[in-house]
Amino acid sequence: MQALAQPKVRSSNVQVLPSAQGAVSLRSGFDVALLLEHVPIIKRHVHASEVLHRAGEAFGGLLLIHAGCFKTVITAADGRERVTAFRLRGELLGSEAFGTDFQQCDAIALDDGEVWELPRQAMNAALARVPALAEALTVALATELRQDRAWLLSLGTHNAEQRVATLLLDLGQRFAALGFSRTQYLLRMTRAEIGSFLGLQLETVTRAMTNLAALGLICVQRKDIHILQHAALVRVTGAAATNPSCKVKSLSAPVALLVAAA
Amino acid sequence: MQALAQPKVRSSNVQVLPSAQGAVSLRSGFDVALLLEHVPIIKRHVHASEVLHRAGEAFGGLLLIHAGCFKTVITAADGRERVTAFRLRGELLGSEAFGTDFQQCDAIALDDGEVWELPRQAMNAALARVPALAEALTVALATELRQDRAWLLSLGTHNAEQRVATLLLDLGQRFAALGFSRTQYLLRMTRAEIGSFLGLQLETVTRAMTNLAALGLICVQRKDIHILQHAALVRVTGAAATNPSCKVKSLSAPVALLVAAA
DNA sequence: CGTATTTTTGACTTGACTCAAAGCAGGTGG
DNA sequence: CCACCTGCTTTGAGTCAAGTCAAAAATACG
Repeated sequence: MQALAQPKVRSSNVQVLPSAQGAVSLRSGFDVALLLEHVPIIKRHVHASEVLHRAGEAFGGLLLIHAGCFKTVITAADGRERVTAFRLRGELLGSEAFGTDFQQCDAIALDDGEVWELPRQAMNAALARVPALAEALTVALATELRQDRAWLLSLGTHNAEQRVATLLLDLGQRFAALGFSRTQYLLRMTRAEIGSFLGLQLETVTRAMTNLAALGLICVQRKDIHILQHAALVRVTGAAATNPSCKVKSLSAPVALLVAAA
Repeated sequence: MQALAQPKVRSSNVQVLPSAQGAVSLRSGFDVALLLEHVPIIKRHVHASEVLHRAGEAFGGLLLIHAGCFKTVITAADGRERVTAFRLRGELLGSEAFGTDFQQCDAIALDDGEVWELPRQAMNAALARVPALAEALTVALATELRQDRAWLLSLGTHNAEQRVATLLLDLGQRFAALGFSRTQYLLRMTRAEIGSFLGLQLETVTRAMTNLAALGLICVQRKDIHILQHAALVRVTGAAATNPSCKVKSLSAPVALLVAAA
């Protein structure tokens, strides 16, 4: 991904933060060094809004993100669609296609970036030859499952403000793991894309952000996000309950109370 | 699972329909014959409402469902909880725990049933020794990912009636794959559990079913479900694709042999 | 510099939630 | 065999969070 502090990306060469230059802790848990040993990767630069693949196309292999921010989208036959994930450096694209011959979602760059293609045949051969690699893939898939289900819980039990807060915290945490700031970053996606991911309308996303900002928890200026009160924002998402029997179904007023209790 | 036509299960021995006696296509795509060759399974009978494991407990290995119906539930620190899946014969429990030492969800039997435990150490050894087994596991995990995301799409774009219709069709399809009726079955779960899974309140589930019944699409009497107009019910879920450019959703997982051991 | 896109805000509507209560089956114990 | 729990389901009435529609404001882009 490009330098996060720059509001506008102009250079076409991909830039990697020093802290991420050597060993990268991949969110997917995938061991890149091992991978590079056994699979001939194909590096591919992509520009913002470029489509890496669409659902239904031949599945040519996993993509390991080396730089940039991506969204994955699934579309129903009748046109309903939903963003299923936002993906950053170190994460995989296409893992849900294993066991089929076709891509299962659209993958679209939100940023200029770079992906490392792991050709299907070579990858399969390596997986059969190197058990540690197969296990790493298994772990990566299980991690994706856990993340999906954590979101399922949030989407089913949180209101709009809480969902937005959860996403902002999640992005911050993932940026932090890559050596960027946890509390200040630029959103790569539009309000509509956030809404699609969170199961909300774009206007609701805007209003939720406005409310969180009014509470002094964050500062939002279009794509620029500052998390001002991290702990309080975490509290909004309902973590750390003092009373374990309370159901967190709060709107603005209860959220404000939580903040006041800081 | 017990004989579906019987409203009440009394015998304690697990009964398998003749059509499921020989070859069973596992929804997980998992190759059981291969598994049995390399992993010493432990068969375990369970009774309705029995807890197989809870989140946070030591992860002792996968469970392969041989009979019965199960729910998996995740719980947040503040008590929010959600049913993440309903699982039937041939499906796995615990796959999302790979790469961790702990169970990631509660697994609870909704039925009397039987699970086949695949001890962790033996399973890992077998995965390292038999590449085909590791691949089968990868495919099973990828299949779970696709299913999760298909639900994500439904939950994010469908109203209450459509979600309920989708679940009823999904259960019918899975029962049919096991040799049972696609259009008549008994729900093993309560309205509250359905609601938790679909992101709805239990009253909303009831009302949605009442509405679908009023349209003549289904007949509901408490747990007894009859799908009267299958095609129309499918249409309710929004699948009507007039445009032939519809995308390939998913391929059926490779057929796996299940040797019904004595 | 003009056009397109994205974001924000306001006014209104609505589908699902909440609260409440009644009906129904199953199981238990007398 | 019946009375009585208990848990599950259904239905109704009122409320509210988020959706919808509309328009203006801010920014991006060719």
